[in-house]
Amino acid sequence: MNHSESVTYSISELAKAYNVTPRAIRFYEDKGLLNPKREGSRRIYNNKDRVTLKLILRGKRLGFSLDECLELISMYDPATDNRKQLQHFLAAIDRRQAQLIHQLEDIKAMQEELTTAKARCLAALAKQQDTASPPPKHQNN
Amino acid sequence: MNHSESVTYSISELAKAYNVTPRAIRFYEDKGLLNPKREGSRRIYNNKDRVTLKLILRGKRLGFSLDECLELISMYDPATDNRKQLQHFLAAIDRRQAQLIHQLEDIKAMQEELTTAKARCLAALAKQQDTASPPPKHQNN
DNA sequence: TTGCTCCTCACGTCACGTGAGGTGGC
DNA sequence: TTGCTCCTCACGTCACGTGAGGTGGC
Repeated sequence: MNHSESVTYSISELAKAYNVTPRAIRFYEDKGLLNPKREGSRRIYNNKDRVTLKLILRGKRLGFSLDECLELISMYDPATDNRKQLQHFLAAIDRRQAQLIHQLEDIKAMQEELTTAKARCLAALAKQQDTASPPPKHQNN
Repeated sequence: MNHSESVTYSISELAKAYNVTPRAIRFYEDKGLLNPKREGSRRIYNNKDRVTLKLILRGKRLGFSLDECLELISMYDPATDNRKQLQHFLAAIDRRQAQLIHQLEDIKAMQEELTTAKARCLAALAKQQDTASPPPKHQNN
């Protein structure tokens, strides 16, 4: 019943698939987050390794450190169940959600300021138009 | 007409107000983002410095490097107008917005997985209940 | 032999954290 | 004198980037 048991990946295949560098993947291994098999010196990644990398990257996007990602990944291991880790994780999620709210507010504020900054910029450019180097004939935006 | 000209802040006042460390503020100065006046060796920040710090922190939350924050801040200077910087800035905003969308998807995915992970965890705890140390009498959640 | 992918050091970078030791005014 | 806030080095940390030099199979 082990259908996709034999699916393997090289480090560069994985790197391309998830848009990270091989160096980053090796770094995660150094920190104990990944443990691929070897074929000589070459690293061979299976499907479980791939999912682990996915979780690492998701954790990073969520603002976790690699150490925190390690805890997070162990939570996906059915053998593990740890109340402390769960509490820690829940708290981290809450913090991150608060951060996201703040970031969204920042984006909004910047977009408004961007609009006026752009207008000022275009106005200034219009005044300089005559003395400057040849302007583009049609400028859409 | 210079109403709030004389409003000044110490480094720790500014640090507390924006929830950063004095060390971070000194670091921004090192990198040329801030230039407070001095009173002997003490740094004296005025209202413009405060706004600059605010912009630095906003830029950081938006995922810009300190070098990029420097460009960004110069855009708020009425003396500056630079088409290249504006283009750069608009592109950066676009990239960041795409990142935010990804982050929000991550948050959603994690929340769902969290729910099931929590259920598994609670189930496992229930099985261990008898052999473990005394459990809390009422556990809401 | 050339070209490709992979490997292991090992130093560099970015944004600070963290003492270590010293100064200045209530 | 003690206590507080401030200061300047300067080394440490985290998550990699970036060559430098070498191996292995089509």
